[in-house]
Amino acid sequence: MTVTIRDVAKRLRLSITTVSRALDGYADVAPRTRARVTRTARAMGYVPSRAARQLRRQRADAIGYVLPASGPHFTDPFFSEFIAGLGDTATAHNLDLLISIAPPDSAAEQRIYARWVQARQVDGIVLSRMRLRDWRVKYLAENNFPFVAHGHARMRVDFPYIELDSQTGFAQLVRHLGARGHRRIAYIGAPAKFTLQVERWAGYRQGLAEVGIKFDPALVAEGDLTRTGGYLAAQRLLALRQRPSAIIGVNDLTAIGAMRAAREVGLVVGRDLAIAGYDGTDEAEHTDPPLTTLKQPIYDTAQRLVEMLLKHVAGEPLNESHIIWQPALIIRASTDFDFK
Amino acid sequence: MTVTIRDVAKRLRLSITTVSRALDGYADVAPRTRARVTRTARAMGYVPSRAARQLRRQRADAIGYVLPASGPHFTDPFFSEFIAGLGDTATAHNLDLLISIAPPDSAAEQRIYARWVQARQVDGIVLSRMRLRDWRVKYLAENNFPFVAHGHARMRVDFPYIELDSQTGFAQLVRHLGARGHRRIAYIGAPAKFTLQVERWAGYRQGLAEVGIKFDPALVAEGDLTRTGGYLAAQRLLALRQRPSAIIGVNDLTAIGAMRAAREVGLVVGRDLAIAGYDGTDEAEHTDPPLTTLKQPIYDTAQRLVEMLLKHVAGEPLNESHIIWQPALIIRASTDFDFK
DNA sequence: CATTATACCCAAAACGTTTTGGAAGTCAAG
DNA sequence: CTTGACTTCCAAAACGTTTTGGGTATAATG
Repeated sequence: MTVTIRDVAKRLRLSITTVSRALDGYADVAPRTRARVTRTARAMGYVPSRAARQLRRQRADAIGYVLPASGPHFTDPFFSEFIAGLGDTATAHNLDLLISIAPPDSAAEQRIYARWVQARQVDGIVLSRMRLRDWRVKYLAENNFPFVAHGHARMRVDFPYIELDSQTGFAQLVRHLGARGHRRIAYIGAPAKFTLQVERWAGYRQGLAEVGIKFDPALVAEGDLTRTGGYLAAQRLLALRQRPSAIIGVNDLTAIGAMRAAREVGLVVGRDLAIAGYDGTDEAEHTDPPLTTLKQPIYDTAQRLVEMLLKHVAGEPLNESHIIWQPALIIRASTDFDFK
Repeated sequence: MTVTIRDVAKRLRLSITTVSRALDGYADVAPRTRARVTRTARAMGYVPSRAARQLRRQRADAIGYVLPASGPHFTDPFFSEFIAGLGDTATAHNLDLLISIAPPDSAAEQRIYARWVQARQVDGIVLSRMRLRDWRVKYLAENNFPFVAHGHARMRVDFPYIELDSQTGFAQLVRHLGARGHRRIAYIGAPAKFTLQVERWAGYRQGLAEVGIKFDPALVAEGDLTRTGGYLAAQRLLALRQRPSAIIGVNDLTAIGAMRAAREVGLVVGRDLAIAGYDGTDEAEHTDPPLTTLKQPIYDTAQRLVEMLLKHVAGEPLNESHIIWQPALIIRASTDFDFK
């Protein structure tokens, strides 16, 4: 059926060894022979069996990524772009990308990681949406399994990651809003177990302090990083007797949900109310009005993470194992006006 | 390092065979023994090597899906949801999901499929965004490789698919617009090589005929299924001396881009201009105004496709191999008004 | 008691590679 | 003509499973 290395060897009256070594570019095969081998191998449509190679080489030539699903209708564009970056880079390095889906901290999530690690199904794993105390970090580190992460955890374990300095970003955003005359700046966050929440929250507080606004706990709500979460949280905030004049969403989706809530109570975003998000997804560019956001280089992050992971797997030293990038504040019409 | 079946056998003073058969549930192993085996296997953290199993069993326990990328910033929420459906269902059946990215009809795309097929790396493949004459269908059919598709191709080859009757859907949408008083209904399509374009276009034409509107070629533009594509196409349409009063986008993203173009020329969508899309993504629910769309069950489609694929791989007959579903017209504020 | 079932278990082959450790041939130097 | 150094090739082992085709008790049957 499918053509194996044995078929190629037989056809050429060469040993399997020689065919294998010819194709793998070893020096101890005559140039003429190598040419013959590569030619007929190609002609016969020979592709080495991945399973056999994996078994022998003891590596999978694959990396894994578990999507943090929040239900069937998860559609955070962040992850589309992140996966695109992972996929492109993996393909460029002739690796497979294995994808699974599981809600954070679920039993399903544990099963997936256990399977990948124990069955040696992937060579390394990319983590995202880190949690402060992240069982994955513990588990992978204990099993000595290579991984890299988007963001970091608050744990003893050291591991390679790329982090976006969202604290500084959010502080900058608050200063921008303060400069435009806002004094009642609300914040819609995420569950506190996520690192991103802690950092962005700190940025929010830092920004308030910098512009001299007293923190008001009434102006804080919690979402779940989805549009609907942002929508519901914003409804609460906008129902206050003293409602905020600006709302910061922990991510773009949250902000987009908030925009909808604002419209429904008759507020015009970009005039009566300022709204801003975080991520810099395409969607934020096409809202009405376009959304002010902190843009992070999602695709590049994913790409770089894969490259770090590969080095890590190969045991090469990373010259930079803790990369920190700055998100870019992109001011659009949703906040680009003076309040009062 | 990692524990193999040999370790388990040694510990139990049993043969490898018996351990294997005990774990696989064969009848010829004593209940007591089976219990012992499963217990210690679990205790030792034994997980069979995927590669070894694949090699011996001659199957991969994995399915593949190639994402049609249109550049680094592809973020069609359609695919997020589709992947979620594929991933969940694959995981539920203890399968891996392999994902790669490649632009349609590119050399990269060919390489990926060739690799998966020749290296027996996946047991089956899910196709989406079908083209009228689709080389993938030809290639996979010729190689006798199991696959299923979202949508169909215009080819001799018969294969299992799930199709959404978007023609009827779009005709229904045009009738809705006609009933609201629109006579100049524009259409922003996709490249003609895609099946979805041909069908939705046919639906558009059918709808025009049904409400007695003469087709006007000036009211047709071509996008590329992205927000930006829709934006640019809509700019052209809105610059016409006799501009349309309604615009139908071939998908939600196209429509969302068109909404932005409309805003930029000072038109209020849902009053001066009607806009509608197709897909029923979450994003369409949160636009301003909320977008009328034809909702297709993306997640369920993906799930069902995987199940069809598995049956196909197993050689079982599909009782239904050509499934046709109807999209649901969801009327929202973007078209829910009478024109003039 | 001899024979036949039945219940459990196992040795060895096979899957398709890569890698180890030579072997044979050729050539140049002494 | 030997010797040593290259060059080019290869047989066999190994990776960790699953599966084939028995084998050996023990129990049931005549």
